Amino acid sequence: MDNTLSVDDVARRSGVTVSTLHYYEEKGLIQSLRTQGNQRRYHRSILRRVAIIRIAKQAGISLRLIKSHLEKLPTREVSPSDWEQMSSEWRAMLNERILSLTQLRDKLDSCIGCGCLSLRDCPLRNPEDRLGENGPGARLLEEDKHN
Amino acid sequence: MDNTLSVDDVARRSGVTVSTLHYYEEKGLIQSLRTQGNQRRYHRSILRRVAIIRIAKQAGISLRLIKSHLEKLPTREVSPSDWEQMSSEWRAMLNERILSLTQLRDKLDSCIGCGCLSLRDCPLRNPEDRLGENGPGARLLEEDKHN
DNA sequence: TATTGACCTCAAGTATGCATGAGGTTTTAG
DNA sequence: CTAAAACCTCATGCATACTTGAGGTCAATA
Repeated sequence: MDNTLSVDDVARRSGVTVSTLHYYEEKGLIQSLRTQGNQRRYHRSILRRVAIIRIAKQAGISLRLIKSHLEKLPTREVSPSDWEQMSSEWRAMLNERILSLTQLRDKLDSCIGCGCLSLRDCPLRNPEDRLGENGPGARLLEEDKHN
Repeated sequence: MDNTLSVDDVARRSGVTVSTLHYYEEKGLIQSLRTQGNQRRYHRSILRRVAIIRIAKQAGISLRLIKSHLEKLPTREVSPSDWEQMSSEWRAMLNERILSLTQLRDKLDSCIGCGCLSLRDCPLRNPEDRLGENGPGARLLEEDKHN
């Protein structure tokens, strides 16, 4: 009624669950106002914000990194130029990831059936360019450790 | 001396830690013989096996799936043709993943700066083709649920 | 033989990204 | 006004992939 959205509204319209919204808020990716009775109310701009978070997640970007990108923005409300900025950064990260996966694939190609796995100089066993070996779980794009 | 390897040997030569080897064994990806004193001893073929596990991990394949692939092999020792088989399957999975990331990137390209994020028909907000939204953590290649 | 380094097991911790449930309050519709 | 639906705050659980530590044993070397 008053132009704000409840958690449930946001959940339905953004396609995430209420618990996810709670989680994002706890992690500082989104914020809410509260009613007298302590219930969350959101500005409509939350929808774009959540959409952006989801897109970044699809690209494999961690919530930590998404958060730090969102924090660099001048305002809470994500403007088109903010979005342009972020999405092009993410595009670059995506590209890197695509590149390293492609390289791995090509190495697989050149090694399939060659038996060289047993040799020291197998490109697949080159420890120089290990991908995604940081921490638990299979990861895509990760923040640099300095954040 | 007796042509078998200790955990430490394997750890150093394969580039993983002892605890990782313990973990892999617990999860059934590798096996060991034991000395009288209950210490692990490995056949040299373990090195190739561990190398393969690592490569698959680089490709983003979960240990569960790697395990199930390894279990399909006729022998404990991975032959070149086994490797050929597995690596081409993984190649295909890698390709799929590369493809979906590429598609996402292209959508990003077409959406950067267009402001369409607020519209219902934005390709980036199309719920049909959400990637990597299964379960916790950012994931790469995942097993199908039937395994 | 004695000591040191390597091993062993098992439990618990770490990080990510939420889901679920308990126990209680607020809103809203009839 | 009252009942039901929606909310709230923790706490705990789940899955992945390991790491770390405690408490104790084994093996190789001086």
